[in-house]
Amino acid sequence: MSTGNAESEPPSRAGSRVPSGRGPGRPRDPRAHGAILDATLTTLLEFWYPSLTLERVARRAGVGKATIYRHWESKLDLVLEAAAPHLAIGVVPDTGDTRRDVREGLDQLISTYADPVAAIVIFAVLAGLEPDERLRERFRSAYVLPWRASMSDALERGVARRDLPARLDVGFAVDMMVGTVFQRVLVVPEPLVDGLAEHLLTLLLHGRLPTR
Amino acid sequence: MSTGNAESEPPSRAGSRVPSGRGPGRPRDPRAHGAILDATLTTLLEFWYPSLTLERVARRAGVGKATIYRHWESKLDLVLEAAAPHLAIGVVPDTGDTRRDVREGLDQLISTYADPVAAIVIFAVLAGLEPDERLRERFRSAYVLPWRASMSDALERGVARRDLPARLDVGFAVDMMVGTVFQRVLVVPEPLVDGLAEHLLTLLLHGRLPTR
Amino acid sequence: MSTGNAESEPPSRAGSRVPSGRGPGRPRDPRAHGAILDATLTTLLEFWYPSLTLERVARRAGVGKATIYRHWESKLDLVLEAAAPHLAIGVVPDTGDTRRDVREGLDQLISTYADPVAAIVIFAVLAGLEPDERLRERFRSAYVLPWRASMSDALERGVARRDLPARLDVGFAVDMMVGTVFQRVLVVPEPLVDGLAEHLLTLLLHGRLPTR
Amino acid sequence: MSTGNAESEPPSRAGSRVPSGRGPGRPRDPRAHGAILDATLTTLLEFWYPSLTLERVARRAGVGKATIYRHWESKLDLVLEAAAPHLAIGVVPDTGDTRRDVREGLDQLISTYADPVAAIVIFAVLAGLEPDERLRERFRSAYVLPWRASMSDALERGVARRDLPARLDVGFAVDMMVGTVFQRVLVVPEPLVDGLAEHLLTLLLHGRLPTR
DNA sequence: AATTAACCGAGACGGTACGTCAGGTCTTGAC
DNA sequence: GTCAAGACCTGACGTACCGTCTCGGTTAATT
Repeated sequence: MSTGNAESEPPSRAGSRVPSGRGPGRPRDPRAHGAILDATLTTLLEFWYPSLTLERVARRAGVGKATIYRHWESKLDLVLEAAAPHLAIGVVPDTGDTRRDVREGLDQLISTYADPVAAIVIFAVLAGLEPDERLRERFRSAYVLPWRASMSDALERGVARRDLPARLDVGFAVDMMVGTVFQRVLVVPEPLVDGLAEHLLTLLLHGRLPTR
Repeated sequence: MSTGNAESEPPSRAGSRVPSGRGPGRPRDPRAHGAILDATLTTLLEFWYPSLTLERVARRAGVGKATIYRHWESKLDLVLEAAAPHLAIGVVPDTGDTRRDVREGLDQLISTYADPVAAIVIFAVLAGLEPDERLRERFRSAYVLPWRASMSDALERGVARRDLPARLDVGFAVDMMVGTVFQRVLVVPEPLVDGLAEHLLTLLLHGRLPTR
Repeated sequence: MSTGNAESEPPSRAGSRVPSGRGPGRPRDPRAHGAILDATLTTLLEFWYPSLTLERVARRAGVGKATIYRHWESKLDLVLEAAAPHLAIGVVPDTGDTRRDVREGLDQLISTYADPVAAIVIFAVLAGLEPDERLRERFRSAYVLPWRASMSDALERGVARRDLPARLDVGFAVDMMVGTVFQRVLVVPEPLVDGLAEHLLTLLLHGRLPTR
Repeated sequence: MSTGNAESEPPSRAGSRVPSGRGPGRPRDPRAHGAILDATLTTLLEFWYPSLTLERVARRAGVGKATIYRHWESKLDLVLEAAAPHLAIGVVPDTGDTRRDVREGLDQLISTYADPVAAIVIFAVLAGLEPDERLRERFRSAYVLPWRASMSDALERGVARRDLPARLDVGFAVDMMVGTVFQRVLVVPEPLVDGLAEHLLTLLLHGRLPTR
């Protein structure tokens, strides 16, 4: 049972309602917790976010609805935790080689966007499927900002090494790369990932757009 | 923007059910039709797409629910028609000046994305809020593809005039621009549109990323 | 009348869906159940059966529509339970005195028919207001047949005691009495109950029709 | 087309909305009128009264809904006219022979009650399926009262001829007969008409109940 | 013969009620 | 004191009819 990551997970715990100790009483059943997460994932893939109902998840997990509400505050909250392993993107490394670092970061980005679960969740968050702004903020700070910060750092290092233009608008460069990947992976009818990272690298480092 | 395609076809009518003659019978009441569209727009802005219910629209429009179902097949169908004026983006012009054409196209794109109604609808369509694939296809062919085609044409003309590299991968260039705009206008917490079009133009024409 | 069959079976429960134990889970809220029955009765008296809508009952009872559907399968089902106390007619007693037994039975019949709630429900059942034949059958077996059987028994005892003609067609006699009461109480514009039981008794026992 | 009785019909016309002359203008189309009545009858037999909708009748008759409302004021109004031939019961004759007159009257009553259309309409009227009291009154005065009056007359003649007891309570006798017939023909699960008229005659004339 | 008013079919209109479903909360008895 | 179960109220869903209305077209009596 359970998609696991019980030990690896700083971000996956982000959505849980403080399960910490308060006196006696029966502790939470970890089997229920895992079963709910599993059921959430499979249901998500099958029905997408808007048609995922907590009742169906409860039924599949063999769990009472109230148990879900006890563990998570909302549907998005639950989904974010269930999808956490698919959303975890890591950080851009620092090897001393600008091209290698950026290339690694772009590969992380592309493979994350290419994950069906991630795609479903990203759209759900962007589309404001839940009116709760705090959740969007949590999503940003857990998955978006760390990667952006480390990519920005990588670019700054590239500037320092003269691999990139002096005083480069790093934010623009990051948005350009992220936006292009988003567009080619998630928006066009069929994902176009062949050579994508390399094209972006060439554009970034040499200002050359790809040719046919 | 977007006095655009007034002559090519009436996209606002695209969602209506059988708008033309079927024998005798009382014709549609244009007052009801208009009231529903108005109520849809204001409700959309207030509640976003997922919380927009047809019942509330009917109440606001002072109209029976059945009338809405008589005019439109689904919620997305209705919303697409109501939002049509906000989504109409026109086409990239052909003035003989590459920079001017692309600049105009980017301005169209940015101002469309900056429209709150457009943003709500675009997310709703992208996020697959309705399982109906035909609607997504209708959206693409009505709003996305014509602009992309005309922007691609503009780039091809730029290639022919040697303003752009020979054998430029036009699709990539378009996705790069669209993706960057999407990212900066719709995804980051606060829209970043200052100089956006100009930055993209410089990158496209001269391979130079903006500086701080 | 009709403290009657308190011990034979609880007819008021006849219409309830699965009223008994199925594992854990929150039990039915008796306050909701009772409020719905009360609202049904008052609405029935005010609007008669065909204009009684479950939506209005729900509104009056301060209850969700779904709760009604959870407790009863149909409108008639609900009405039958709400009206049960007004329909309960008891059985014809066995005192050893034919005249007294039949007289008691007729009084039961007349006062039941004279109850406005009973009248409304009886007509609803007879008129086939619900296409469900099983409900009509339930009504018959709960209220009609027991009384008829006990009245038939009383007449048989009267035959045995020579108070009534040998080989009397008991079914005919019962239908004659029931039909006459039905006609005089429910069909004519103003109920005509004065002397009704006595007239029927005289006709039954002595073959004499009443005079003016 | 049309169940006819266009010429015989005092009562059938009772429900029509004064079609009389006011200036020029097209007169009512008798084909539409007849088609509606036909569709009403077949629909009535198939769906019973409560499930008979004017929309279905209009569809079957190939007629606009408004045409029905132009001709009749209400559903019961329409049904009463469509069913008129099945409800027409005639009057008890005056042959000088009490037994023969009453027998004829009972036969009329029994065969009317045995008509499925009549049964459906009678129940609809009795059950108060329409809150309009005037319609019930119209039904009474058109079908019920004339027959009752003529039957009462026949009984009075029987009293005068000493075939019946002096000062007989004629109203009671009529209700007894009508009620018994109603009960045996319309209420019991299977109609019991064998010997019914004869049994009632024997009871009326000789005070003897039937035997097995 | 032209006019004209009421007819006709069709069906849109604002409503009410239907029976179902899911949301989020609350309650019970078992563990 | 958490668990599964499930009842509770709320409110939206999409459909069916209601009774009224408005069309364009037809038809017969009145001019």
